[in-house]
Amino acid sequence: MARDLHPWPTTEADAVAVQERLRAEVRVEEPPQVRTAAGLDVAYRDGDDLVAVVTVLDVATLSVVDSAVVRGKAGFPYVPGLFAFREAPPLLDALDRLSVRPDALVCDGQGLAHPRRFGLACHLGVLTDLPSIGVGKTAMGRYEPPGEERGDWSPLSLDGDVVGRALRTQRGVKPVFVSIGHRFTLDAACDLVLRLAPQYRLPETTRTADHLGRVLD
DNA sequence: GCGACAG
DNA sequence: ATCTTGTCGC
Repeated sequence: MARDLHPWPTTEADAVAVQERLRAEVRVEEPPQVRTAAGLDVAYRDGDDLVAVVTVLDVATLSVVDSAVVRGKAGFPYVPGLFAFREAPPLLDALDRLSVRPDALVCDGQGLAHPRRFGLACHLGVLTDLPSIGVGKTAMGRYEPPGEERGDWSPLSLDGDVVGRALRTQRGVKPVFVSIGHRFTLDAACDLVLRLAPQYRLPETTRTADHLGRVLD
C-alpha cells in the first residue's frame, strides 16, 4: 500500500529535512472519481500507547465498508509542524491492513496548510500515492469568518499564500479547515468534505474513525 | 524577546 | 490528544 518509509527520522532536524525533500512530490490535480473515502484518526491511551484507526466509507451512502485498527507506541513526540512523524507510521500500518484500496484519504489535520507546506495529509498522500486531503478542527493560518450557511467558505492564508479554506459544513457551526494533501484540488476537496458531512461539522470519515478508536478498549 | 503552535 | 458536568437540541 505505501512506499517504504525508511529511513524514518529520529530528530527534529532530520524530520524537517524529510519534509523539504518530499514536498516536491506533491501533485495538485483533479482526483479520479472518489467513490470510497478513508477516514484516519489516532487515539491516545496512557503514556505513549496509541490506537490508529482507518475506516473506509462509501461516499454515496456513507456506510462503512471496511476498517482497520492498529495498536502501538508513539515513536515521536508531538511537535507542531512535525505531526506526521508521530501519526503516519501507525496509520500506514492500518492502511496496509485494509482489504480494499480507498479512492481517497481524509486526514485529521492539515495538508498544505503547514509551515513547510507538507502536513500529515501531504505526507500520507505522497507515501501511498493516493489522493488525500486534510480536514483540521483548528486553523493553521489566518482567515476571515465565512458566511453562516453550509457550503460558505473563505480563504485560509499562511505567510501570504492561500493554503486552504475555512469551510462551513453546517449552518451556524464553526468551520473546518480544508487543505490539499496530494493529487487533489481545493474545489474537489471542499466538495468531498461537504458530501461527507451532511449532518455534522466533521466528515463522517473522521467521525467513524474517531468513534471506533474511542469505543475500543 | 515573546507569543503561536495540526493532534 | 486527554482530563470532565450539565445543558441545549434534534
